[in-house]
Amino acid sequence: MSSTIPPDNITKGSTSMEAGGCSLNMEKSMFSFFDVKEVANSTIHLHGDQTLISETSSQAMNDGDPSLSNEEDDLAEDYKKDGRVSSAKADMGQVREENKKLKHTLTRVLKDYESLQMHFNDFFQQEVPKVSETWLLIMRKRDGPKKVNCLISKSKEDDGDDDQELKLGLALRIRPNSKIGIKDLKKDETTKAMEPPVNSLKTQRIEENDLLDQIPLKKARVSVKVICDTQTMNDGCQWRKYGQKIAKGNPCPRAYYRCTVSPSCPVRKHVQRCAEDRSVLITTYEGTHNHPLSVSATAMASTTSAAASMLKSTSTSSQPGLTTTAASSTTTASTTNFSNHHGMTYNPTAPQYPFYNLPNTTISTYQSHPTITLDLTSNPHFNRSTSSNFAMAAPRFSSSTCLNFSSPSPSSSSSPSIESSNYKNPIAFSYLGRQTLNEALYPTSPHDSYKNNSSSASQQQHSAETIAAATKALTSNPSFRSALAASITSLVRNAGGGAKI
DNA sequence: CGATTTTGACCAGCGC
DNA sequence: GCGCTGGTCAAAATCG
Repeated sequence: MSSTIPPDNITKGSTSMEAGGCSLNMEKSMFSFFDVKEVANSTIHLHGDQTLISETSSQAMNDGDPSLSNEEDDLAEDYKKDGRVSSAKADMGQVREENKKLKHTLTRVLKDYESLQMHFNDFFQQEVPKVSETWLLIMRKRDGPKKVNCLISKSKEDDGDDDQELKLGLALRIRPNSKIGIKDLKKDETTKAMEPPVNSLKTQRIEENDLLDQIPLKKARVSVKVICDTQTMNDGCQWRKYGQKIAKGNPCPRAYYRCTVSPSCPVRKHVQRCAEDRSVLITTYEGTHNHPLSVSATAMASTTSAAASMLKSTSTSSQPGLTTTAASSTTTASTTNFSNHHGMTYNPTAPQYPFYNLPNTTISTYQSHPTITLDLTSNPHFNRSTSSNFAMAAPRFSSSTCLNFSSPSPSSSSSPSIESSNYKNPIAFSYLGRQTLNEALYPTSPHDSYKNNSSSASQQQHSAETIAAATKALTSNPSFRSALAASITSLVRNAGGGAKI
């Protein structure tokens, strides 16, 4: 009497695909409950999601009624007689066709996705290698023995790196006769940035401007100023404190950290509170990571790297948007910028480096180190009232996250160490606190509106403008795009391994 | 018990 | 050469 159709006869297996955070889960067993025994007097609907639903259950309707049970038998007989079974089978055939179409669509989507990824990689390789192959910064001391090529680049050795995680940051190239080079070379043994031909370097970089001509040659540094309550800001990397000093002119101690992701990693940072405003934390990065970075750390490294690239620009060309004060060796990227209606400044002369658009970005020399400072502490409201320039907002960072380019973490650690979740969920960048990129793009999305209950409308608008500006700055940055590429690549790898987001 | 932080000592660069 | 300063080392202390 019963003629059960095994699910496998209808649809074989299930399909699951992930692409860019979008999960198409087709695991629903489409017809598993389809049992002819149970379909008496049922109608079958083919829904948009290709799930067949038995609308009524004869069993449920007929409970406790023998006469109905007899009717059921009759109906079942009718099924056979009327050829309804074959009709149902025909329906199933139709659904099978639909299933095929779906699979075809899925294949097409996958192909499109791969094609997009290839396009992205091509684009990324066209953009970033300009940084990689053109050694970004050469600072030479005029007629001195210490000729140092200071490089800010994605190291060439990464090109063959299968895992495609990026190693970005600042690097130092030292000529053999460099006095300071010998020592630093020992320390940077693992930083095997390839040295470009000297001749090409000379032709490329023979015309440095006066400022950097006068800079004795040490590693470039990137300073980030943020308002932060904690000892350090969480930048996605793992650090170990190795020293502390009271620096001259600042009663606040300066803490020295080294990267501990790899024992041989030469990257250092030091953290110090601003003497004038102790809520302001100044973090200075130096060196190049010689190991794969988590996406979150890559984003941070990319950001500092992009900022450091400004040094290249100031050394290789005269930037009308930059002013130089020779006495202080300080350059401020704000002079000729103008604002658009979003409050974002644009410097038409420096489209490739969005940090030019941040007026509170300065280039200076400190202890003979060329240093670029990203000042993220300014309040745009104040700035707008006093000038047309735009500055990035200065949210007071929470105790757990200060400048976090990583995914939001549920934990609330004050440790400088990266939370493990940052490695596990690399898709969502957050910028300026815990805000994800998605939230940045849709700052008033309903799901997080509860967060903003206490915020005024103007604050929200300001926040949206700020985030839009920051997002624009980030997304127009080749380094950011490289980080994004790493994210996507990582996702694709995960998808290949069957991992789910 | 290993990892991390603290802290005084030490070293190198620089100006005088 | 000397003193000052920034930066690093390394042993001891502390933490988890």
